[in-house]
Amino acid sequence: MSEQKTMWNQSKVEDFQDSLLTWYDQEKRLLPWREDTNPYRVWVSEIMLQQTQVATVIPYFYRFMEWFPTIQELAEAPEEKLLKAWEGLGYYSRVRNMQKAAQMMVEDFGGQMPDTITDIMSLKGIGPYTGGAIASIAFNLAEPAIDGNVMRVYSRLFCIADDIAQAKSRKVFDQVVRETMSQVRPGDFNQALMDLGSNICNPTAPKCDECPLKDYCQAYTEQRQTAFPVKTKKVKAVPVYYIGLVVKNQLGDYYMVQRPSDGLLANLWTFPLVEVSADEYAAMKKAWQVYLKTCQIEEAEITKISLFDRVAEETADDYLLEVNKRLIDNLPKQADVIWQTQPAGEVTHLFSHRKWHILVAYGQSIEENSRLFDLSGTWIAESEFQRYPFPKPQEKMLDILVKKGY
DNA sequence: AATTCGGGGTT
DNA sequence: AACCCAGAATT
Repeated sequence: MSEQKTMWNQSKVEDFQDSLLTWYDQEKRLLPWREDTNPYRVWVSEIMLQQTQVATVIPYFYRFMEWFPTIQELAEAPEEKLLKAWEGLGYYSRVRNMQKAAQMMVEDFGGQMPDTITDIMSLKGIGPYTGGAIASIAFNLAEPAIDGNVMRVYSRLFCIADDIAQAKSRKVFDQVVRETMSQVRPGDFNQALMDLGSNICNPTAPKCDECPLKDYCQAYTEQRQTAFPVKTKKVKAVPVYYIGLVVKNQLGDYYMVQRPSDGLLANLWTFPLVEVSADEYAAMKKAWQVYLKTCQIEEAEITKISLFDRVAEETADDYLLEVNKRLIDNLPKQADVIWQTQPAGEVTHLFSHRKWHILVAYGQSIEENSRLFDLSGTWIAESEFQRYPFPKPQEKMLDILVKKGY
């Protein structure tokens, strides 16, 4: 779109910086990673804060620093402990990349965070934003740290109409921020922009009357605050349908599998998930809803667990009403597992690009130890859950069982 | 340049 | 529901 020049003289730039920094000195949020500028703490906080709200990060930050007090200990940590530290935070490759970066620091940088922007940016998982944040906050280098907040603030300050969803727009903002940022207190300047973007210059209802930069803001002057930033919208999440296979054995252990080392929720643990078509899923859910409705009319006659083999052979009409035939047909056949004839519940979970729908099937295994459904899973006792990293959909499936009293 | 990576909060 | 968030790696 447009090449943006600030057209501010040196005096105006300095006044602008003073206004922002003075406001920051008075209003800055007290956050655990702001107690000092230790590069390790700054790094951990910045990785956690990628696409993640401050309030969410705080407890994770404390626990992470407790579990991995030094770069060396992070470099040597077992993966399951890493993932457990990240459980529920999302974007799990962040913590895997952090460990790789920690190992790079041990090997190439004396076990320390390097102190030049080039070396910092060479580390796994550290891109332009995070590199600039670490360089400026931990080492007082005059590097911009351009995230969604900063692009929103600057798009309003200078009425920059470039689409912030486009990668090429980043360099437009990079140039303007470099021209206007404090060379004396770059770390505080960058953090001030973040606090401003979070507390004042927010997306939908900016509090311009409280803003220390309103005298410098072109959008405010023109009363076009909500016209910025310009951002094209995202594509809708693609639906995916599963049956969740929840099997408990005589000891009360659950059968779980570890997800593949690549892709979504890599290496995390869940109940086995069997993908089904949208049509199959709709049929199973429909039969279930009809059943629930019927049960209410008949005052909640609970369907008992039935042997799979027996269910499959059953043909009597009054029995079929209780049996979700499509569900049973889609369940793996194994002689020592008996299944509930209706789903135990439904879980939905929205990711950035996928929407999972899971019908939860509940079964019991007669054998205490056996390999189920030709999957390389593991029987896990509830007392061992703290050792395994679970994603949110897994938590939701477990919640259903707990509420049902299974 | 577009897609793939989670999950929670706000409106 | 749609949108946002202290984004980076991969394709």
